[in-house]
Amino acid sequence: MLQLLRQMATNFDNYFKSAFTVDNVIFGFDEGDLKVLLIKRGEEPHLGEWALPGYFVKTDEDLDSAAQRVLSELTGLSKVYLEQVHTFGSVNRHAFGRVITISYFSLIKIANYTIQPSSIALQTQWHTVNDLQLHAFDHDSILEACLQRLKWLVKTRPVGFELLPPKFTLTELQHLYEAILRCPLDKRNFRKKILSMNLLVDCDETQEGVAHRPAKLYKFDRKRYNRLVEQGFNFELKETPIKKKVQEASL
Amino acid sequence: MLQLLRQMATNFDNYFKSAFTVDNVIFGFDEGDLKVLLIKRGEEPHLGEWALPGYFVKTDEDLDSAAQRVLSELTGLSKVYLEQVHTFGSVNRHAFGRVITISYFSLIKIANYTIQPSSIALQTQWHTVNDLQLHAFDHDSILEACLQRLKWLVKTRPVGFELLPPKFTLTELQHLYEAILRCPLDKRNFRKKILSMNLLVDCDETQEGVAHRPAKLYKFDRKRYNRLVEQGFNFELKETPIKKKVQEASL
DNA sequence: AACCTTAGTGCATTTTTTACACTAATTCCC
DNA sequence: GGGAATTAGTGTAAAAAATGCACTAAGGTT
Repeated sequence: MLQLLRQMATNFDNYFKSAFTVDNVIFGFDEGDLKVLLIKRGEEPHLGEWALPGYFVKTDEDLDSAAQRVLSELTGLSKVYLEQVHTFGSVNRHAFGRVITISYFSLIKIANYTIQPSSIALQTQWHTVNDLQLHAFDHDSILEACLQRLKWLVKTRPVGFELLPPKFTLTELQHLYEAILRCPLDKRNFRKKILSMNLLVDCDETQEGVAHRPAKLYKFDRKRYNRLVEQGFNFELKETPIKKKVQEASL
Repeated sequence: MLQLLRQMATNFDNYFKSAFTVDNVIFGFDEGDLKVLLIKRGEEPHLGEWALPGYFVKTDEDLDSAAQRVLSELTGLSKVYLEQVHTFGSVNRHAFGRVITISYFSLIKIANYTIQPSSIALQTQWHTVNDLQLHAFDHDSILEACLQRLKWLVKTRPVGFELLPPKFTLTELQHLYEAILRCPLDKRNFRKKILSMNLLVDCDETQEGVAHRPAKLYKFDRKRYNRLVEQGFNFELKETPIKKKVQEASL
């Protein structure tokens, strides 16, 4: 009997030999491109390779806190959009032992960001998402999952604004959507749709320092959004790419 | 120098003292109600309480495999819809130490299910989701997250059929949607919408043994769905509850 | 034969989506 | 200072989709 109990305890003990990390996909938007913040790893495994910023979750730390910690260490930012996406746990994904990773993505305004010296990184840099390939761990799958999630999110929640400066033009907003959804949108229809939601406030200001007609600046009215949501409002922006005229094949 | 390296190794070792489990929210549909399969726990902690079926992930086992294993042990089923939802990892969620759990949900046809004697359960039983409260661990949050996910999924992917027998009536399908979305739907509009997608095939059979006009039986045509998806088809079923006429308040 | 129960169906109205091209405002350059 | 370059900003008609709504049909039961 005693032996049985001891055996049980031992059985459980065997499970307590794993670790977990968080990995962050930090999105930014600049010059019309969707970017992601990568580090050049300062530790084995994959020392010196470009990878997603991440680290072990401490034993007395919640998962969300760990993700927040990695984000703050790297960017100095704290109040940003941060959301768990998916957990990756193939048996052999990490050279040190059984390590699963919980992936998060966050949206930050690049302008607010200043490079922080970080213990985990030899170097930190924004990379254009387009055609980006990551070779460390399963970071390629993680990035892909986060991109898919962002694509979905941007269509169903007004989160695009997290990536733009507080005041922005409608064209900037459209370019942001085009970069994330990866398809061109019709200008008039896009404007009509987004303005009809009544979430944007005209700042009564215009762009400065541009070599063409300056655009009006708008800001996102979060309070109004929250009020509308209470009344059952549902943000929804469909992916309706401009249709290319297809030359009909003759029989 | 040697000391430093040793220290580093030790630091990492400290992280390798955690465990992780998978928890499954197994949905079924019967008699117009959405149900979830619960076990009466046969182990500490929470011995004897109703809880989500789950178990430790073995050291040589992928996460999805672990979820599949728990599901098969409990139901004997293997080819079912199974999807990861969210990972829960509050520091003190488990009495044995640091244990995070990766939650999955699956959709099964109750008719296919036969109770399997299971090592982890004193008892296994379907429970109506409505007003269900779970007290073990954070299973209440897990159930809630899975319900939300199911609600979303059912609107954007043709997964409802996973919960119904191969041949079903349109009314059964509508009841399924109403149970998941928790709102009544208009019969004519629902039928128009779902039939216009061309995903259902008329079996040329009718219900038997009902004390009223028998309904036609349909089945879901997965091949046709796959073909349509390749052509850019997007399953989408909105939540448009029947509007109740509101008596306008007089001034 | 009358009744009970659920199946099944159509149409008119409103709303939303789509497709599409020109004028307006500013800077830059000559 | 005038013209060129560049991007901002705007409307409408047609098509498609969503909405609201109530009666007839078919089979079983008594």
